[in-house]
Amino acid sequence: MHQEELINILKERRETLKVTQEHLAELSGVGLRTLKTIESGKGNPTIETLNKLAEVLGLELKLEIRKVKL
Amino acid sequence: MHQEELINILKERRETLKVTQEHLAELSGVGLRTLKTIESGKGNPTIETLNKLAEVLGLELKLEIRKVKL
DNA sequence: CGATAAAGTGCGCTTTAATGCACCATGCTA
DNA sequence: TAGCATGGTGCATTAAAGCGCACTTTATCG
Repeated sequence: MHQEELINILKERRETLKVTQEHLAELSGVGLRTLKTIESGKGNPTIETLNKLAEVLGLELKLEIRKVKL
Repeated sequence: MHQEELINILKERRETLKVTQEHLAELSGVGLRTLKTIESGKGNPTIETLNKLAEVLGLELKLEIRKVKL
């Protein structure tokens, strides 16, 4: 998944859970400014930051062997 | 997956494919110094960097809904 | 329309990821 | 053991991530 795709999943998941950026920032320990930047597609977050956000949202970052397209 | 786990998968995958750090750095466009730092567990890479490496290694970065443990 | 909530942006600061270069450490093999 | 390949580290630089604060924009709803 490319960055944009990952960010979209993150954003959609947050919206599904009806959590505001502000609340997610608090829960995850990521700065609000940082979260805003990421969600607006202007960032290149580190693994650590992405993981903090993912954890709160019940998401999991995985690294798997790419499946071959049929 | 936590950072350490992700890094391990990356490293093991590289070794399985019998690619040197130097070669992977060239193929992925990531600096050799950067790759060394990451693999030795001292880094906190950005998504972009991780993606570059994953792509060359036939790996894929995913963000999925966490499955509940039974 | 006016108020309110949520998201996006400009400015500025601090920390650190990314990088190259040179060198050290380790392990293998002729 | 000398040489070579591979991986790890110290040092320094540059660009960018992370962050707070304040303000703007957008969306919603009485």
